[in-house]
Amino acid sequence: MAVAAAAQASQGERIEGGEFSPRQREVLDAVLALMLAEGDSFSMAAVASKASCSKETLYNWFGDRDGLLAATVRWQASKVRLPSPERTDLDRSSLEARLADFAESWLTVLTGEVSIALNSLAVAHAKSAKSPLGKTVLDNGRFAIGRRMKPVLEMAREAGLIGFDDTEEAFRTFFGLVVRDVQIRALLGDWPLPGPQQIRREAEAAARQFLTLYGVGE
Amino acid sequence: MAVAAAAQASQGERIEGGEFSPRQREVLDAVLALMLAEGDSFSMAAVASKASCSKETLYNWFGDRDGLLAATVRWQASKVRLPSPERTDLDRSSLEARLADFAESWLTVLTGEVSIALNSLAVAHAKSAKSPLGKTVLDNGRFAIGRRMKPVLEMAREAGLIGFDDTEEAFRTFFGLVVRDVQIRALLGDWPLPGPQQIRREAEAAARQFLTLYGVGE
DNA sequence: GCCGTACCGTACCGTACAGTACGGCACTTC
DNA sequence: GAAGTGCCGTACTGTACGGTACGGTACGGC
Repeated sequence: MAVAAAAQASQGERIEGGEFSPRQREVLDAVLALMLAEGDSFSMAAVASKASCSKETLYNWFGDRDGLLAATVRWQASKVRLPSPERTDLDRSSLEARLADFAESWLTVLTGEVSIALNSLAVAHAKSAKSPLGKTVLDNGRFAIGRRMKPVLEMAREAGLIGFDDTEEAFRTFFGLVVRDVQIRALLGDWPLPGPQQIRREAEAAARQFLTLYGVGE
Repeated sequence: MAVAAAAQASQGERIEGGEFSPRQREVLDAVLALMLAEGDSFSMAAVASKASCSKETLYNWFGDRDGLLAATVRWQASKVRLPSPERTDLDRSSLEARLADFAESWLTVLTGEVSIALNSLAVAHAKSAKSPLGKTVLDNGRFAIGRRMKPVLEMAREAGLIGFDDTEEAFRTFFGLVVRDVQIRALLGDWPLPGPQQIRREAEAAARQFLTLYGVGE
C-alpha cells in the first residue's frame, strides 16, 4: 500500500534524509543498473533477482514500486556532488573560465547515461503525480546548478564585471545558452550526443556569449 | 505482431503519408484526448470505448499499440502548421519583431498541453526504440522550427543585419535563448507554466539578446 | 540453549491489459 | 435478394506483473 510507504520504512533499516544502509545502497545501485538497461520497464522481481534480495524486503524497505523509484532518484542525487564555488577574486577572464567550467560540467552531466535515464523516468511519471519524481530531479538538476551559479553571478556583479537586475533571469539565460537543444534531443534519443571536445567548445562559446550579453565596461 | 503493422494497415482504409480517413481521424483524436488526460497509461479498450469502435478495428488499422501511438503522433504533427515566412524586406526592427514572433509562437506551442503530452510520451518510449516516436516528435518540433527559422536568418544575413558562419549554430543559440529552462520544467511537471504575457516578454527578450549577439553595425 | 528479528527464496493471488475470435448489423454490389 | 465487406460490441485467452504469504536460515541478545 502506497500510503504506508513511509511507515513501512521505519521498520528494519531506516530511510531518512536520503541516508541508506550499505545493503540498501546495493539494492538501489541494482535498480539504477536496470534503469540504464531497460528504462522504466523492469519488474520488481527483476530488481530482487539482480540485487539478490527478496521482493518482501523491497516492499518492507521502500513501500511500493514508486517508493523504490523515488529512493533510487534520491540515492543517485546524493551521489552527485557539484563542486562548491569557493569565494575568490574575479577578473573578466577568470570569470569567463569559471562560467565555461560550470557549463562544461553541466553539459557533461546532462549527456550522461544516468542523467538521461533518470530524467526520462521522471518525465514519464510526471503525469501520474503520486510521487514527485519530477520535483526531485528538478531540485537536483536545474535548481541545484542554479543555486551554485547564482553566488558566482552576484560575486561578479559586485566586482563590476557584469550587470543585471534579476539573478534568476540572468541564470536562466545562461542556462539556455549552455543547454540549447542538447537535453531535449538527448531525451528524445537523437544520437549521437556531443563528445567531450564538442562539449568543451560549446561551453566556452556559451560563457563568451553570456559575457557579451551581460558584461559591462571594457 | 508489431512487424506486421505496416502490412496490416494496407487492408481496410489506407494509411499513407500521414493521411487518414475521417473515421480514423476521429479515432486518433480520441487517443489524443486520452493521452492528455492519462499520459501513457490508457488501454486499447479505453480507446475503443472512447472512439466507439471495436478493438479489432484498432488492430486492423494500426497493427498494435505502438502503431496507434505512432499514427497519433503523425496525425497531431500534420495538424500543426507553422506559418511559412514570406520573403520580405527586412530592417533591424522588423527582423527583431519577426524573431520575437517566432519565439512567441514556439514558446506557446511548447507549453501547450498537447505538446507536453506528446513529448512526454516520446521521451518515455525513446528507450524501447521499436517505434521512432522520438524522431517524429523531434522532426516536427525542434527541426521543423529550425527549417522555418533558417531562411529568415540567412535573409537577414544577406541584408547585412546579422553575421554568422554556421546557420545551424546560430539557430541553436536562438533556440537556447528562447526555450531556456521552460521545456524541461514543463516536462518535469514544474507548474505553473508561463502565461501569454510572460511568454511575450520572454520572446521579445530572446529576440533582443539574439540581435545583441549576432547583430552587425549599428 | 532459546527466542526474536531480519532477511532470502519461492510460491501464490488478483488483476489489468494486449491481442484474438466471433456473432451480428448495415451497407454496397451485382 | 444473395453474397460480400467493413465495422461494432463483446466475450475470451494468455500472460506479465504488483503485491502478499510463508517456510527456512543466520545471527545477536539473554
